[in-house]
Amino acid sequence: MIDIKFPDGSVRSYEKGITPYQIAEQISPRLASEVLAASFNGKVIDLELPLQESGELKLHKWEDQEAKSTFWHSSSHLMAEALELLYPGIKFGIGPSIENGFYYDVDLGDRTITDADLRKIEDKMIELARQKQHFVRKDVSKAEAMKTYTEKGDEYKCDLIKDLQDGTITFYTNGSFTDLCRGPHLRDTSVIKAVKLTSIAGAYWRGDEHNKMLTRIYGITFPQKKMLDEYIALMEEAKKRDHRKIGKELELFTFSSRVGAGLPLWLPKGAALRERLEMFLRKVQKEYGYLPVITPHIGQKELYVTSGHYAKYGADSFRPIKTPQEGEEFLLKPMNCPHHCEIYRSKPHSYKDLPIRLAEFGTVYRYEQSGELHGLTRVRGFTQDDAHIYCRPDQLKEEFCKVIDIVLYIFKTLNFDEYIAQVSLRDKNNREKYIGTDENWEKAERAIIEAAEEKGLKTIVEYGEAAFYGPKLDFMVKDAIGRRWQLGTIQVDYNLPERFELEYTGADDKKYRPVMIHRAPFGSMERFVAVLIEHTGGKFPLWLTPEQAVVLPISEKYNDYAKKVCELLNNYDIRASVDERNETIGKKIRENELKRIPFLLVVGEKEAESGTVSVRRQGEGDKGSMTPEEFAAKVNEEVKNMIN
RNA sequence: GCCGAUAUAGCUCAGUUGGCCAGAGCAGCUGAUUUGUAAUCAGCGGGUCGUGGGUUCGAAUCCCUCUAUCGGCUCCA
Repeated sequence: MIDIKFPDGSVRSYEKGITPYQIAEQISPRLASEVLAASFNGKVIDLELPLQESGELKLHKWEDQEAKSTFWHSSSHLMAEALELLYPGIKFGIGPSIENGFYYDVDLGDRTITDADLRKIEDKMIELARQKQHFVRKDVSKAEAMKTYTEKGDEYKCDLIKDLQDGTITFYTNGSFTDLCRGPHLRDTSVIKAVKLTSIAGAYWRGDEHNKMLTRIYGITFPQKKMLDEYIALMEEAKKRDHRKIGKELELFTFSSRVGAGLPLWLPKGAALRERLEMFLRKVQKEYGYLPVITPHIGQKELYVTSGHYAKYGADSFRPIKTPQEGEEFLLKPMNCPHHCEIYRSKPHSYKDLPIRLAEFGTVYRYEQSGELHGLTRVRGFTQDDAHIYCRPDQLKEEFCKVIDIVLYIFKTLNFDEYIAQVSLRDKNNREKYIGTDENWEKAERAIIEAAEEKGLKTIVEYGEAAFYGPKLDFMVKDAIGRRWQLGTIQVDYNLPERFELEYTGADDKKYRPVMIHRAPFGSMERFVAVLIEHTGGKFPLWLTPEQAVVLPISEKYNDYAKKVCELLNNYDIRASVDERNETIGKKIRENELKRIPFLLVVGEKEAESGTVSVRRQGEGDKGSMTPEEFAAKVNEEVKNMIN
């Protein structure tokens, strides 16, 4: 007998060799019909794996992530089976579950598939799922596994097997399809009731661009048709929040192919929003002792050779700018740090002067790969809310913590509560990607980890994500459809101070090298605004929105009164305008509601006589009438409460 | 950069298998109306069908080039 402990703390005894599914059946037939996966001692296992020892068991229903990932992983095998039947002879890469669904990478040989084919594959998957195919696990030796796939002619699977440990290799078979797979899987395919293949894409084998590109088919499945419909509806809702769509609708920014790809044009309303964000951060930075500086948009090539950026990125950048002077070359500024280092060098520094915090909304240009451009989130010309802090080693942690405070303050003010703090360290197996000594790297990495700990940040650690000159603490936020973008970033750098031979004089009159912190709490104005748009759906906070109120005269007869009200509001620092068009009040309300104007002030005969406005709040309808002064006070009070 | 797809009026989209001067709604302009909380009515103007080439008696429609965009991959100082 073995003792099985359940999540509620209860313990029951079972025959040795009982499966999680049998346990579920004994608890209740309903549970057995709903259970999709099981965890034993924290590890997800097959429902039909006989349990040989006592331990903790958790049975997973759809609601659990473990169930979903098992469900989707099995779905990828089901898709692979359908693909193999429809396109005999294709070769398979990998087919994992992902955050929302699954994919499988396949080599179709000379064939191609298009979106039109997806329907056919979906139908085949449903047909196969209904056959209630059991997932059968089989242990195989490495030699046997290699033989199977060599005979099949699938070099990708052979490539995978090569790196596996003999004795740990398993095959799973469902229907006619057998796959090299660690598992676990569903009991059978019958629970897969709804299938949607979402897109086709190319993906390099093993994520390496030197390898062959395989065809990746993405899909998602559900145990109920209703869930798929809900998911599709949710995705459509999310797409309405796409910053590219809202940016166009609200006239915030645009692009022109004549100006060039990835070079955003900020329209008046977008510029107003961005400027307000800048003012907000400038104020915070002033309080934190930052000194605004301004540097040019180009710099001599030599500057970037010194910093090391030229060696690292020169080949993939905008070409140097030549001058009539033979041999003279300038580069469009791809980052601000070298310029700021030269500012530091412009005069000698005492240990008493540090830290020095140089801040600049610095516009930089990077030749991003054409396929990487994406709305405002990935562009070729953008403005970083950059600053470089030069400090003594003993000040490093405190300075780093203060930057974290700024980032968290900004996120809190703008209600970004779902962020991930990522500690981005170097990949120690790939040292040629980085400059500087191990000793300095270790110091820098330790500083970040300790500072994050001190501030109580919940972090995830990613190796290989560091900048070439130093490790980073990155703040990642999701967009409307779940893609992660890096916003705020804080980096510790011992290397550039060496390359630029930065110094300060210590109390002992000896020369020392400062440590440098690179930081950008927004990341870039472009990307931050993009994510802000998606988070708010264009309904920006009252303090930030380009237009806070529009006065709507009922008819042209009241335009003069409306203008008087507007002027009064402007005098109270409220961003208001009058919709003077000769349109019905219904139309003016509709259009200004769609423009996400927070307050609409309807004025007609009643209001003109009593000296009031009828207030309507975006999305909430009529709020009754008050004097313009009362309204102004209310708005200003609300704004004040938002940014403190 | 790579794989796949898309590009028709300012915006959102129709335009069957190549065949008369390329359509609609919204926006714009003109006029009527003077409006009470999410679209008043009428008339008018507006398109090198992304670009350049090709096939054809004939191309928005078929083929190629380039540009831009979309979904991924790779990259992200």
